[in-house]
Amino acid sequence: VVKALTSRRRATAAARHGRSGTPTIYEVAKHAGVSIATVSRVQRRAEAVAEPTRRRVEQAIAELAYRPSMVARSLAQGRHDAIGIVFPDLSGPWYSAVILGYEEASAAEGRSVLILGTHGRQNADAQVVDLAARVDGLVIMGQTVDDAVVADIVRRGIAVVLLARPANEHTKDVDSIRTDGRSSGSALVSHVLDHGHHDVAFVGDPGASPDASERWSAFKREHARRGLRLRPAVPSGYREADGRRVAFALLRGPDRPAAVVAANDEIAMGVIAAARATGIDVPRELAVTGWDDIPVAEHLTPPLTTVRQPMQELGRRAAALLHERLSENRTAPRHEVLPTELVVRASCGCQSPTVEGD
Amino acid sequence: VVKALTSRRRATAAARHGRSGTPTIYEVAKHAGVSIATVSRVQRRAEAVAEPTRRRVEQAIAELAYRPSMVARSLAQGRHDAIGIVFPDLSGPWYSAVILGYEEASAAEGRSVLILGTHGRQNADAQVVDLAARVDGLVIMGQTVDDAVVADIVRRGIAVVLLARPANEHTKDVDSIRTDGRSSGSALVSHVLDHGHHDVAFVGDPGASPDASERWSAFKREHARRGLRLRPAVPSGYREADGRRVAFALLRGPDRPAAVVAANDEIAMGVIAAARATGIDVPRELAVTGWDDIPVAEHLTPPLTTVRQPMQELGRRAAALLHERLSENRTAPRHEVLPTELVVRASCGCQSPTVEGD
DNA sequence: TTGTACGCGTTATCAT
DNA sequence: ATGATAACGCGTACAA
Repeated sequence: VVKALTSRRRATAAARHGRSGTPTIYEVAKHAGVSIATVSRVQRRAEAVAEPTRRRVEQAIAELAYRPSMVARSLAQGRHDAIGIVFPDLSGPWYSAVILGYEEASAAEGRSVLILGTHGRQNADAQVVDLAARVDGLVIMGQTVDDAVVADIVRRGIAVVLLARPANEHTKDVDSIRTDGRSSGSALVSHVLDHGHHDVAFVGDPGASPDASERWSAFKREHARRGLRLRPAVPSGYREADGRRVAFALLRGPDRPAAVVAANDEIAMGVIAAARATGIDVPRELAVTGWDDIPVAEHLTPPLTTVRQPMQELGRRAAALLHERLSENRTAPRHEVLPTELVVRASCGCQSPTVEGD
Repeated sequence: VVKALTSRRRATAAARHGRSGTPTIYEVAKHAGVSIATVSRVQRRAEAVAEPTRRRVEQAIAELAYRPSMVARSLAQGRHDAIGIVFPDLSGPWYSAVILGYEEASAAEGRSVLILGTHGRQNADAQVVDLAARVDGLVIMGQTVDDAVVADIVRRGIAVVLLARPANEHTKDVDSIRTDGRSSGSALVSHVLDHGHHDVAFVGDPGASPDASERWSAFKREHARRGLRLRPAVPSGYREADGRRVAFALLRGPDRPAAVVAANDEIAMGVIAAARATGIDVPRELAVTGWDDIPVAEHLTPPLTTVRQPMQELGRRAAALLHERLSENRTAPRHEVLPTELVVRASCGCQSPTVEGD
């Protein structure tokens, strides 16, 4: 009775797909005159199969244009061979570079990549949890979701890497990767002050992100070290338009600074645009620096002095951390920190561009 | 006997997952004192369930932190609720913008997005076929794979949209989307010639892509229309470094042109950089135009005159075409063409920036 | 309204 | 070396 039931079940499956759609392993087996186990073995090139049998099966696979169902395989194996990445916004050049590095490294390891932009949506948490149900591992960038969601995903056994997100007590057991901008940040601010500018404004919102906060700290630190008067930070969004708007007010105001240290390159672009529109020469009348070294930076006029972030490398290393967890069964949390470097171009007042390591 | 077998099967499944890992629908059912069918109904908010029962199940789901397995669901339903996109290279700003639009529109429809960059790899075909086994639909950009692969994927019942890829007899039944650069291209070349430049060079490789070919055609067409001497195209890769290298030779050569129409913005950037390094003023001594209107274009010095591609919109519309096939059961092939527009800035010699529609 | 049991297409274990 | 079949976790006819 049992045998009869089972073979009837299988028969229907094979028959159904024999007619329409893509062929299943049952069809290939029938076509080659073997069992599905043998087809599976041949298909996975794994176990020992006699040469003549293998050839028969391979021919059947070719004739039927058989492709195994990744879904069925995933269900049987309990894994996806896919990993994901969550970012707040793809429109910035920063994130695309990270994703590129991530995709490249992941594809090389044979893993598919799923992307999800939260775009500051309200249901971002639900979307991220959904994504987590489709992957073996996940990179979460910045402040896209909160710690509770991260913890939930980790509890489900999904490998997680936090990227450019500050560690705290809730996430200290989760892998993380970030850059260290302190040393380069000090170098940048120092460099600006070395130009003799003693009235420098920081444009950006220190409270907006850990990165911005770190940059503002470097700014404060160097001022304190030299005993210089510290101007309060000039709040600004992180986009070019924000920087431009804020800079117009700043440059036309009563207390125009001699230099601007912007929290990122896009803000710096806005400052330069505002200066030009106001008839202020950069860098002669106003030195400007940025942060990140996005691709545009070197093509601006003047070319932007900034701090370079290894964006593609961040993505690549994040993929590598995931790979270690998934394929090499690492369990101890790792926290990687990548160095940044000061890139001196002309917007600070220098003539000849040079690059200094971090 | 049959009943005994079945319940034993189910019991093992539930028991195994009762101990470790994530809970299954069986556990939730047991916890709530209902059958898995009821849990499934509640979970999908679809069919009618008595209110008290629903509450019990929802509580069980919450207590166990149950999340349905997307893989099992996919296998049972025969679909993925995921779509993919294949691009040659993410490093260009062009592709990231398209992908952004695609991701945004897809996420809004509740579909996950898988990305695959072929990077000119040799095994790109295999990777694309692999990706196709994980999605319901797929956008294929440019010349990433050849027609045979596309046909194979379509035959498997995967919805395909070709993006920025010329149609031919093999792919005429496949959805496609592209931009029409003819009219804007003519307008661009016309504009340059109207500036009085009668010795204009086209920098780019017409054979490299359909886009480049279309652009070169516009160049030829306008020259023919005015009966002007046509310079042969100056071959160049599509990257900034390529344009710069080629431009150095061109500008130092014996037959320096009065203007350069570059096949894309990145090449144009290279040309401008080379001109500056050679001491040639742009646009006074050399007019330069680009193509695509990448984000940098307006920030160059001088701001670049170019043809704007609706890149995000391309991605959004591609997602919409897929959605029509998958959710609205459209079967007739659609071929969409999006307009481009001439963007006049200063690099052509104009003073005040304006925008003309296509 | 709720429950039973089959089916989805693989992989993997255990016989043979 | 090969075959039979349990198991993966869900959706859903069909029955009750």
